[in-house]
Amino acid sequence: MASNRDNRRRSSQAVVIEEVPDVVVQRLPLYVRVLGRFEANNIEVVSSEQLGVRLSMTPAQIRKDLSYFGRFGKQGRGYNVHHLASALRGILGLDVSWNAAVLGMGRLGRAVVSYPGFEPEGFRVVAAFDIDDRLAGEEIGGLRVQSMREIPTTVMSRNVKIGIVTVPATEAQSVIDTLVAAGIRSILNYAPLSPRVPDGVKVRSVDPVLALQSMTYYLKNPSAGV
Amino acid sequence: MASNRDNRRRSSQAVVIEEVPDVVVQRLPLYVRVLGRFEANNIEVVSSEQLGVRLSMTPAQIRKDLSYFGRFGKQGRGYNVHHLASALRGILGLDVSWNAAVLGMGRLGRAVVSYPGFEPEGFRVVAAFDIDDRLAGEEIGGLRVQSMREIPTTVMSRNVKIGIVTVPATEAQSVIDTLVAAGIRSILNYAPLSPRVPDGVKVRSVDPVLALQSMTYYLKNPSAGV
DNA sequence: TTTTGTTTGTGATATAAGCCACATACTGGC
DNA sequence: GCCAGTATGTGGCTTATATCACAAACAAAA
Repeated sequence: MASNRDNRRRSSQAVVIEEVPDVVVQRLPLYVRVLGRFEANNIEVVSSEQLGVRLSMTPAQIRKDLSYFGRFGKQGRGYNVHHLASALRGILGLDVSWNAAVLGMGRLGRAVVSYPGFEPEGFRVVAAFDIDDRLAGEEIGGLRVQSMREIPTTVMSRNVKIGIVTVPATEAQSVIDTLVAAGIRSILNYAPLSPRVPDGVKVRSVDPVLALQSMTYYLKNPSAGV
Repeated sequence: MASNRDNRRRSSQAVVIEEVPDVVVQRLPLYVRVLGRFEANNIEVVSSEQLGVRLSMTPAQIRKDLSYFGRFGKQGRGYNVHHLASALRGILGLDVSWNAAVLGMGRLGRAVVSYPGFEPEGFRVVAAFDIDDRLAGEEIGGLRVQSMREIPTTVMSRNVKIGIVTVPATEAQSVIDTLVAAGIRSILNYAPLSPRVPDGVKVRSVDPVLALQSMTYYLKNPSAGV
């Protein structure tokens, strides 16, 4: 908490950003996605209004979000779809490919390995691990399953930057600790728990059960929530 | 926006809550989950401090959240694990079973139908639909696949309260419109888009790609984000 | 050119969420 | 029964997020 507090838009060399809230960062991929749709439809220009309609959010919020990173629009006209999309892809690092490892080769891990939605977005699963050493050596989805002991070396040798955790909840924390120790700073967590990680490590959890469990509140209590 | 603004803790008959923020509702299942762990370990009492450690959040936030719904703790002692867990399950409607329909019987839909994580939490998949009428009649995971045209009647007859959308993004909005028209007010969306729904309908999206795409920002820009 | 109609980018403001800190209440030991 | 220790519940404050609203900038038509 006593680190680089004094960030300001200063040098024009390196792009030093003035403290972008994580909520904003989380919305950027949404913008990239709808812009992609507009691109596919050969639409050249969009307004924040139009984007807002597609995303069910206010135009002001979209403009504010974008303003953290620069000035991409033209007054009276809007945003050039392709230009804005490329800019955001660059900012997010989506103009390059990222290597990921899947941890846990059960039902869920296998599904993730063979899920066709990651590759086209630039996420490549390049390693598969399981706790059960009897699985080691087996081939799943074109990958040789490895022992968890090999995590540190494989993370290095295959340039793994992202860990996708699909082990049972009981194992998840220790697997995550191992990943963090191996230098991983981005974790996509499918296990039903809230892992503890040190500062500087990002975890995003995918948890359909939690999503359902919070919606039943409104089913039970229809007066609440608009 | 001009509806029941005037909610107050008033009658002691029906439990009318004083406007609980959705963020709070979304955290309740987390509490239920860790309480379940404590229950399983035969721990009888926990403090907000202990819960906070497990969930990486401040004790104050947990206490504030709970205070929206009542007073569950004892000063100087903490919360009775079982009592609090039951109370929260009741509030969330997790003490009863909920019927869901899966829409879209592709790769993802099949995975969802046979996913073993819903049933133990009280979510039962009781219907399966697909756009492709050639699939209709086939049996997948013990369910007869139905045509989307049958949605309204089946939603009624099987008491379906939740729609789980696993169709491609291009079809998702129209499927969701159909669900809403059939009276569904809770939707778990796996399609990569932000669906438009009327007030009173809750959508929660499961979107691992978005999660990854926002994390690469921090990989590319390690100075940012703590 | 000038005018009219748009739409951005952003200070200022409003709303929401999170946290602090303490009075209050309960437990257990003596 | 009293005292020491502990943890809740919550009013008030701080911080974060969202929205407003308007000057500045551009396009297109006249």
